[in-house]
Amino acid sequence: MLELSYLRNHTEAAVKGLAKRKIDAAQTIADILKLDEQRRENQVQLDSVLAESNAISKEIGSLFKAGKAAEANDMKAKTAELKDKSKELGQEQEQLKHSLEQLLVSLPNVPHESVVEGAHADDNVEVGKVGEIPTLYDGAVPHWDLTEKYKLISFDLGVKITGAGFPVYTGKGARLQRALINFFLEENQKAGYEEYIPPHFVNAASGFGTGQLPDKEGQMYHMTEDDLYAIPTAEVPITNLFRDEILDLEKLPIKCTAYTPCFRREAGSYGKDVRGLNRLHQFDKVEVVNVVHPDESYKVLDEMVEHVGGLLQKLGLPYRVLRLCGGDMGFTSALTYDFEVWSAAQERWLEVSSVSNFETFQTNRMKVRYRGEDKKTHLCHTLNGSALALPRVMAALLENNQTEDGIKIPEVLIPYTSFEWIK
RNA sequence: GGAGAGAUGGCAGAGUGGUCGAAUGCGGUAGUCUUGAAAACUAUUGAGGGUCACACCUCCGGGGGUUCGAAUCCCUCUCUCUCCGCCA
Repeated sequence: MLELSYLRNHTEAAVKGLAKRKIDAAQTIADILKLDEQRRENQVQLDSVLAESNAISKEIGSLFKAGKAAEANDMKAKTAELKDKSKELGQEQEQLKHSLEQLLVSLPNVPHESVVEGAHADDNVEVGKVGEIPTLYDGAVPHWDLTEKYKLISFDLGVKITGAGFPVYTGKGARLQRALINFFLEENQKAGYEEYIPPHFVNAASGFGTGQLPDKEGQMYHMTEDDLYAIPTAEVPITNLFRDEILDLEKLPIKCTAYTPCFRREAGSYGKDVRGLNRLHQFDKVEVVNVVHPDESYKVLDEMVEHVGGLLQKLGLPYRVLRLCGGDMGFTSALTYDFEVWSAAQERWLEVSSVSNFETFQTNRMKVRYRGEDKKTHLCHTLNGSALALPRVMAALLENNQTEDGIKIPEVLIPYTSFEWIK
């Protein structure tokens, strides 16, 4: 949620920025500012009525105490009118607040100045490319054939017990998955992140806090009986740990990492894009979340990009980094870098990480604040990134490392898998 | 699942209709003292709206009600705790 003060003081910049998302927000922002003005006007009126009625009540109290019951009763009559008035103004106030909130919540974050205008993924800017594109031997096949050949993952069993998009990992497939999770968690810890194991279901307030609600209502699994949502990413429970907190300056930056399964309904779209591990309803991901001082957030974003790149380099996966254009960025983000690994048998890039700075967009909803040098409270900035999402890393790993003799496990993973080959 | 108790500021914990945004203690901050630290003492210390700044307004789990007036009374929801049952 954008800050009202920002929209008030930087109206032009907000409209210009949102245009990069191909959104014409001029009217909405104008409406917001008008509603805000009306709201404040209304509040001034309401406050003065309340102040008057408070004063009368106090007077009645002291009249009773002084034994002047008759006079006190006379004054009671005066309050009736004020009461009606304050009720009316109060309702108006609620109405205005509600309308204002609805409009505010409908606006996505304003992109950072470095973000280019664009509507589609084609407009994303490649900012880096690392690693050699491997050439595979003649009999090389996509990962969905490899997982079957070596009995690593059963998509059929998943369909049987749950449905499409819920794979079952078996044998060395399961062990490789677990090894990757441990590898990522260890690396994140070395980079200063503290590990958490959060709940996998959250309440609606948490869904709202990080911006999944109301924007992406239909994309989450919702348990209506208990009104809980299956988390689409660890970002949701982890960031919400700090909801409604005022943090001491010296506590910042807060760096968290967590492994969780992620649940996404992802309705629509079939075919090769979603084949095998490419897109799932349940998948594993290790996430990193940062809660930082506003002055630090872009420095921290760069560090995160560096860190995620390092993970891929250690795994020996060729990747490229994209700075997303306005239209391809998530609703809540001000600047996002996507990491894509090269899937050698599918011969395509697969997104394995998305690293974003949300600035105050989430903290304004969640009221995550710090106490500044000035002793006042200010909104923190939040950032998060995948480090990393498992399925597509697994897909690329299997495909890129396949040989006639089997699949070679990268050096760095062997301490975690305790096997060197999948044969 | 059954029965009972409770939800107050960073924490603990008073407050049962007006003088309560809320005693007291702890914690935090600033100062005095000290070579420095500790201790002691003094002052200060909730959040939000509003204002140039004051004033003023709102908030004692959420929502609704009674009343001139509610942290305090009533209704309702949510959550927590204790005991019993069940259970990895």
